[in-house]
Amino acid sequence: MNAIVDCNSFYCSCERLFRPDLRDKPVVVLSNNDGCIISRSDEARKLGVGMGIPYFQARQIIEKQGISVFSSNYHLYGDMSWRVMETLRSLCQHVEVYSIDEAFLDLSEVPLHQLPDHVREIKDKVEQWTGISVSIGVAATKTLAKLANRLAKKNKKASGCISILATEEERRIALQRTRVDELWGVGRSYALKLIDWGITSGWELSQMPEEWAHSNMGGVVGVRLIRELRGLPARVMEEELVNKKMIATTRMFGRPVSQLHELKEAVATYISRAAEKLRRQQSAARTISVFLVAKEQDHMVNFRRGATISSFVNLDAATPNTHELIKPALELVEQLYEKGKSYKKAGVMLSGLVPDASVQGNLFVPQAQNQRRFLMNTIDNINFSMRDDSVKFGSSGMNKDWKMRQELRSGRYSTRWEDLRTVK
DNA sequence: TCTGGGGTCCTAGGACCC
DNA sequence: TCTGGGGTCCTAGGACCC
Repeated sequence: MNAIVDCNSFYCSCERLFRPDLRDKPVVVLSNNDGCIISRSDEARKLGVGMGIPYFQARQIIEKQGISVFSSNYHLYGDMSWRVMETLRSLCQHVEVYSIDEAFLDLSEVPLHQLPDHVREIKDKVEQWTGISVSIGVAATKTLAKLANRLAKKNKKASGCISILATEEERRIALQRTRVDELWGVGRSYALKLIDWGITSGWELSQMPEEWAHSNMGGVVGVRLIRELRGLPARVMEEELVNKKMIATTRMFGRPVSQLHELKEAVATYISRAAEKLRRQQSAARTISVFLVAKEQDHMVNFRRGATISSFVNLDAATPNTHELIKPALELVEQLYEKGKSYKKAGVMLSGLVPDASVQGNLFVPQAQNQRRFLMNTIDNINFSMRDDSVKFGSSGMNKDWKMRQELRSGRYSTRWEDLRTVK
């Protein structure tokens, strides 16, 4: 059996941990740039705050109802996530960290009759040791476990935030009660197609032939989905950490940006950030892509599909060094930039990643860059142990006037000494 | 006025090779 | 009018996830 452990309203729960006065009170957390609502407590949901909606649209109801609002504080969430995952690892041998607030567990060694007690114990321990409450869904496959978890969350009181689909009967009833658009692996566009074809429940989808899924739902992806719904595992546990194949850093600007030098500052800053991620996994990158998103005149139409222009360059040899990445990236900015236009977003992507240790030599590139590697490590260590960006490259700018808004961020309670909470 | 950021996998189709 | 067959590699784009 597979279990999925999912932290309840994770970001809100993290904020509340350090603000006990907000327990049982409505809370929401905003995305970067204070743009959208990306986490909301049950109380906020009951007051009618939608998930994923723009902050400015929810603002009225938020102010009227006195809902507490936080900008996102990823230092805090990342650290709390780590604590939750370490707790799970101490309770279960096979853990796959799936996202910042979710993990799959392999419980196949637990006898069926012991499952309810076992799962309850996991839930209680996590809450006791980290202060974060979780929901747990258990079933024969990952997809069904996600479904079980969904059902557990739907009615927390009755389920105690735990749902186990152990028998065929339970699987069938659960699938019959679930609409296709609520299934893990069915997004908007497949949901529309399925409903068009008259397939509305998870149960109906699970009855479709695999060949049909192959030709109508993205080939092997659809086949796997159907198998999983039938209780045949098609998604295995992936426990070991795998290196990223692509690393991106992209941000909206706090205000429209039209000056070339500001765009360059932003891109240099993003490259620095991406290169840190690159070195953390001991990789080097050979391909750099840069993209700019222009601020559209008519922001009502398709704001997400704003005119994006992008370009990329392949280096002669892969590198993990910030300055070697910044220079070509800035040349790309110059190519892409159009005078007079204003931009709302920029981003960089590093790909063609290879292990740093085995970077292929190239006759035409000077070797002996060990000193630079050492310098990069030093800078990373300083930035990690002190405030962000204590040491940085001049090209990333000093003022950063264009930086995203984050007006309502809480303290970094668990990762910064100076933000440590005091208890009377 | 104000709409996030970062990933993965898969397929189709073109270029190229023998 | 006729116009092989098969394989690999790469890229763009679609779909999905949290």
